[in-house]
Amino acid sequence: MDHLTHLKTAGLKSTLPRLKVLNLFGNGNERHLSAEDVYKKLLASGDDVGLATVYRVLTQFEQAGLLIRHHFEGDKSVFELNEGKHHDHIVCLQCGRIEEFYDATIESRQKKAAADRGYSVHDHSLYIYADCIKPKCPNKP
Amino acid sequence: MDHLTHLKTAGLKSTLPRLKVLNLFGNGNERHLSAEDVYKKLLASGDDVGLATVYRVLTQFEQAGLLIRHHFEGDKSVFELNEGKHHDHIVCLQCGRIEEFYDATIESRQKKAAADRGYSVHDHSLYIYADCIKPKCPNKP
DNA sequence: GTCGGTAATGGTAATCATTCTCATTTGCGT
DNA sequence: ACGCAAATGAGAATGATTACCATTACCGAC
Repeated sequence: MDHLTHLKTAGLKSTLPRLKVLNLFGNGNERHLSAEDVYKKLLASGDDVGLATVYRVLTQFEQAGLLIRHHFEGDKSVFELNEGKHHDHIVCLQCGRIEEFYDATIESRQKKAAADRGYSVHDHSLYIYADCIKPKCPNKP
Repeated sequence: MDHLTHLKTAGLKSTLPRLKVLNLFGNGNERHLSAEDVYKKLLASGDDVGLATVYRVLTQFEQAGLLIRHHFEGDKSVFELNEGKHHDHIVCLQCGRIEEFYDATIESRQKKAAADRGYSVHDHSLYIYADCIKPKCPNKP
C-alpha cells in the first residue's frame, strides 16, 4: 500500500504537506523523529510547511494508525512509522541512539500480568534507558 | 528511617515545605501524584507552598532517590515514593487508576535484551495502558 | 477542464507544564 | 541570639504543543 492509498484509507485528503511528512518517515534513515525534527528536515529540503501543520498532521497520522507516538524521557513526543510489527525500545542516554527489540516472553508476561488483575490491555510501552557501548556511541546527545 | 533522617542523608536541609511534601507521599492514600496534585493538596490543607518550590523539591527528591518520576501518557510528570522495591505499572485509561506489579521474568528478559545488544542499563519503564474491569472502574478520568 | 464548497494550511497568539530570576525569608551552626 | 548560606515564593521566561482564523488547495460535480 503506497502513501496515497494510506491517506485515503485513513479518510485523509491527499495534500502536499501530508505526503511530504509521510515520505520523511518512509524513506528516512532515521525512524524516530520529533515534530521539531520533521519541521526542520522539511525546511532543509526546501519544502516549507508550517510548524502547526506538522503537529496537526503527526497527530492525525497517529490517530489513523500510520504513526506511533512515543514518550521517551524528556518532554517532546517522538514518532515512528507503524509497520505493524510491535517492538520495544532501548534508548542510549548518551547519544540518543534508539534500538528496537522484540521479546515474545516479555509480551506474553505483560498480557498475563494485566489479565490476572482484571485489566483489558490497550497497549503498552517499554523503554530501556541505557548507555550504548563505545565505539558505537559517539557520546554526544 | 524517618523523613528528617531521609533529608539529612540526602544532604538536604530540613525545611517546612520539604517535610510537608514528604508527608504527602508518606501517609497518602494516593501513591502517585503530579506536581500540580501536590501543590493543590498542600493548599487544601492550609499549608501554602509556592508552585515553584513544589517543582524544585520534587526534582531534588528524585535526584536524592526519595521519589521516582514517571512519564505516563500525557504531558505531566508523576511521582511516587521510592520504597526500594522496583515495580511496573498498569494505568487505566478510563479512570486513571494505577496498579503496580512485578514480574521477575520480565525483568530478567529486559536485562538480557539490553546486554545482548551491548547496552549497560540505567533503568527502564514499563507502562501497560488498559481498561480496568467494572465495577472497580468508576469510568471517570 | 472549470467552479465551488469544504477541508487543510500556516502564521501567530494562546496554553500548559516546567524552569528561571531575584528579592526576601528561614534553618542551623557558632 | 547572630549571621550567612541555602531555601523559598511570586512572577517572568521558556519550550512544547494547541487554538484561532483568514487564506489556499483538494476534489467531486458540472
